[in-house]
Amino acid sequence: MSQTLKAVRGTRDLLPPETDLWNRIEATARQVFARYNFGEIRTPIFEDTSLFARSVGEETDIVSKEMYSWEDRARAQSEKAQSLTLRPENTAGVVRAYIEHKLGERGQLQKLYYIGPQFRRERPQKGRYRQFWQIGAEVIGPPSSGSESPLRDAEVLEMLATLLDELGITGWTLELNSIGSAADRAHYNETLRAALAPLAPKMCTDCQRRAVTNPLRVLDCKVPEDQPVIATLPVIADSLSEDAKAHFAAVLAALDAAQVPYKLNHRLVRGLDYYTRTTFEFTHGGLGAQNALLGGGRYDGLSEALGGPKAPGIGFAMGLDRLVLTLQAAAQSSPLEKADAYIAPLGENLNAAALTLARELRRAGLRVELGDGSFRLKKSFEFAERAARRIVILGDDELESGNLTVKDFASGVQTKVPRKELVARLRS
RNA sequence: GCGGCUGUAGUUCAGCGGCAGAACGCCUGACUGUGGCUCAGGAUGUCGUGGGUUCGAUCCCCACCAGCCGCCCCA
Repeated sequence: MSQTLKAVRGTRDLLPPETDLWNRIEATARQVFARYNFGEIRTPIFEDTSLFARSVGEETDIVSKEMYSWEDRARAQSEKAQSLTLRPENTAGVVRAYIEHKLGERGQLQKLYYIGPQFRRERPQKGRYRQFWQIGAEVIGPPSSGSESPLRDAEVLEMLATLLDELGITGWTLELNSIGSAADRAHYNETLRAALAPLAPKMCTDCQRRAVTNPLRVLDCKVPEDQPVIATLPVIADSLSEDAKAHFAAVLAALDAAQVPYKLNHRLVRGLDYYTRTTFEFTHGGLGAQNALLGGGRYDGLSEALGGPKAPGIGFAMGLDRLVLTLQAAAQSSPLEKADAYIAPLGENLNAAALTLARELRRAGLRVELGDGSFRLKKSFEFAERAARRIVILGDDELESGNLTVKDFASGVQTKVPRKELVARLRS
């Protein structure tokens, strides 16, 4: 056992039939995104390390301790090795591409979606892996394209509600908040810190630490004893500028009009530094501690932080692994999809003829499993029954007469079918 | 990164300081051109890895690895 290789910790193989579910989810997402006029973007799986440091934030957990980084080989002796990193999220890469390809110069709002693996070196747990998949989308553009409009926020949220519904995920909750502009947030941070100073000693040890290092995190505390204290803390809504307040109010009004249900959560603060104004999460019970199905928000200053033009945007990332978990819990295991036919050659001398027959049927669009002439008929039946809806027997008699023996497993009915009629029969 | 629980057949799990077990699944045959049901037979394996204690360890102890749950954080 010590010699055999295994998938490294936090990574895993996805096998059929589970991959059918993954494909179904991805296909549904692509369909929905297309209706909202999004196009697909594929960015590299690794980027310059500084991209993530500058966007996600040097002090965040992701950047400070969860990235897979390495020094690339120097290209020339005079050059320093470049630090590269497997992407821990995809928004930074999309915005980098937006800047690099001057997508803002196209005038139109850029609406881009992506589906792909991301990498974070966290402790694996249910719904949390070191290589995990995200489906995400970004709406970004110069202010003149309308990228700052609250309508964009509402449209994205409405799209997500639609997508979850179409995926068949029920019982989700949309939690919403506005954390204001970068200046609003800095201001609130100080307000919180001041308010916490006298209270923190009475709180849990985690909160005592957070009160100093990251006051916003205190709001996330789940210790029951701390809740009364937290309830007395100033709310971020009161620290918002008039601008941010009006923007948020407009988002809510649009959601109300579109009848997208949401829950305001003044305590929803997100961990990535680039978020501004609208932040949101769709949560779902039954995911254990990892109850966030997806999260996102606005990032009005991200492009500029990366040296690009002013390009406000809003986006989200959904955890594909978590969607799969949720759907599997709800639907039990879906029955394996069976092939249309299993071809059973009777004798190895009929293998070649069987391959030819299979080729014909497959070219006609049928899903066909091909047996082997060395199997005894009984064994062929056993295999066929598991793999397909019908068995097509190809023996010397059948080859000679041109009439194939077809047995339907559901009905148990067995008939002779002329080769010319076989495709039509198997389609029914 | 921290804490708790777990690791035995393909799978789900019993078990015990002294020859490794069940169920399901798998394979073979009864049935040399007919599956499901039945019956008869068969194979499951370095008991996660490495070390220690012991006459003897799958069992007790330690370390490591992996999984699950929680914390942190996040999708």
